[in-house]
Amino acid sequence: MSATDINSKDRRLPLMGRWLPDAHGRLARAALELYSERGFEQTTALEIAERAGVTERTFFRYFADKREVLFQGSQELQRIILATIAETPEDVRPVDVVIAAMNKVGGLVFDRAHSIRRAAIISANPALQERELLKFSTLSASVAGALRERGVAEPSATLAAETGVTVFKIGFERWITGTPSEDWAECIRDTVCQLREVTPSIIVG
Amino acid sequence: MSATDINSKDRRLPLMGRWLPDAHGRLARAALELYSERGFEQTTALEIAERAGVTERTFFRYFADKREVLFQGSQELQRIILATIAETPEDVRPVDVVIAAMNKVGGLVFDRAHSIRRAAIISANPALQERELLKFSTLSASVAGALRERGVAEPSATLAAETGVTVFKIGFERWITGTPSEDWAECIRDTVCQLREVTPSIIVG
DNA sequence: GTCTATAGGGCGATAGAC
DNA sequence: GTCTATCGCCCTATAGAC
Repeated sequence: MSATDINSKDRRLPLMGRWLPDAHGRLARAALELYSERGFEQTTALEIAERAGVTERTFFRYFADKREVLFQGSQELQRIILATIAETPEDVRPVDVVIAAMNKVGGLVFDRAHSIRRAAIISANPALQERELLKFSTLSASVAGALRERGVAEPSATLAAETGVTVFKIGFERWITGTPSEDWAECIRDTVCQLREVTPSIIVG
Repeated sequence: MSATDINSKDRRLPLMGRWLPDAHGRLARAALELYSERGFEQTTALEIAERAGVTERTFFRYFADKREVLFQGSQELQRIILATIAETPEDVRPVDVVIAAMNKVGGLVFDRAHSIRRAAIISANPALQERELLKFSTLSASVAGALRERGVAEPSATLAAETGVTVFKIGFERWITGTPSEDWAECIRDTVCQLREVTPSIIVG
C-alpha cells in the first residue's frame, strides 16, 4: 500500500521469470513518487521507467501518456458505479439512482492518504487537471448512457448524470479536505442537502 | 468575418511596418481552417504559421499551445459573464444570478455557424475536449468566486456555479444541434425546466 | 527496441516605432 | 536612447511509426 515499497523485491517470488513481476504496478508507484518529489513536468518518462527498472518504451506500452498513469483507478471507479446502477431497482428516480451509486463506491474504492497525495499532484498541474476533468466527463457520459438504457429520456438522463457527478466531485473534495473522521456517506449526504437548496427558479424575464 | 480573407492584404494599409498587421488574427483563422480541413492532429504548428505568414516560433508566442488557439473566445465569454453577475441585484438567489448571466451572454457572443464549425473540430479530438472542459471548469471556479464576493457561503457558491455552467453546456449543445430558429433564451429556459425535475431526494439508507 | 517528427521552451539578434 | 514584435536557431522530451 505505501508508496515506499516499490523497490522491495517482492517477498513471495512466484517462479519469477526473466523480469521482475508487476511492471505495471512498479511504474505506477514510481510515477506517483516522482511526481510528488519533483513535480509532474520536472519528471521525465525515462526517469519513471528507470526507477521501475524497465525501459522508457515499456512505460508507454502500459500508459498511453505521462498523465494516464495517475488515472488507472478511474476506470475501476467507473466500472463499479455502472455495476451499482445496474443493480438498483427500477422504480428509483434517475438522480437518486446516480447518487446512491456514488454513495456506495466510497468505502470500496478509496484510500484516503493515497487520495490526498494524488490530489496534491493534480492540483499543481493544469495538464493533469484537464485529464481528470475528461475522466469525470467520460464517467458522466457513461452514467447518462446507463440511465437511457433504463428508459430515462434526454435531456433528463444527462442532467441527472451531471448532477450526480457534481455531487461526487464536491463530496470527494470535502472528504479529502475535511476532518479524517467524517465518512464518505456523510460527505455525500450533506452535499445533496446543500444542492437541494440551489434549485433554479423558472426564469420570467 | 469569413475565414477566407486571411491572405487579403488588409485594405487600409496603416503605414504598414515591417510585418503584416494582426498576426494573431491571421494565426487564429489559419488554425481553424486547417483543423477543419485535415483535423487537429494532422495539422502542425509550422503549417499554421506558414499559412499565416509568420514563423512557427511566433505561433507559440501568441498561443501557449496548439489547442489554445481555439479557446481565445472563452476568456471573452468569461469576462462578460462575470460582468453581468456584478450588475445583478443583490436580492436575486445565487443560482438565478448565474442562470440569468448565462441567459444574457447568448445573443452577444456567438456566431452560430462559427460555433458549429468549432464544435465539430473539438468533438473529433479528445485533447481538445480536455481543454474545453478545463475552460468550463475555470469558468465555474470564477463564477463561484464572484458569488462568494456577494456573500454566498460554500459549498452553495460552488454548487450554484456548477449548476449554472451545466445549464450553459447543455443549452449550448441544444442551441447548436437543434433547429436554427430556436433561440438561445429558449434553450436555456427549457434546460432549466428539465433540471428542476431532477432534484435529488434526501437519502435515507 | 530503434528511429524520428513534433511540441514547445530559451535566448540573443534585428528592425522598426516612439 | 527604449520598447515591442518577430526571427532564427538551439535544445529536450514526448509519443508515434517502423
